[in-house]
Amino acid sequence: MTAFEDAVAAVLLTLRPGDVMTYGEVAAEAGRPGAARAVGSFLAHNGGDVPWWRVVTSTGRLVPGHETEHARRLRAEGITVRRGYAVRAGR
DNA sequence: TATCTGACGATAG
DNA sequence: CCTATCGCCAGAT
Repeated sequence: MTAFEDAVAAVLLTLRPGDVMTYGEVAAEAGRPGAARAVGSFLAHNGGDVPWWRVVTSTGRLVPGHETEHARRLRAEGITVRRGYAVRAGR
């Protein structure tokens, strides 16, 4: 595990059921603003060890290619999903 | 060291 | 709303 990957995992583990963050936000919290793409790459290979479903794209879109599974998990935490978009509390 | 790749992001059309 | 581009980062070759 690289320091970056460890930091990303740590950030995701602080999320509570119902919370959602974008790839960019996670990258910034992990100390690497702009590394959103790297976050996605990390989750793609380590989604089994972290709550990846609490991460969406900057526009609120669900993970491309995993929309069905993603929507299922989000709804399980009370997060509203419409036409492939996660609706964050307050909007 | 050079290139390619990908669960990204912002902008323009 | 969708595609095309360009910029960005970390990892793999």
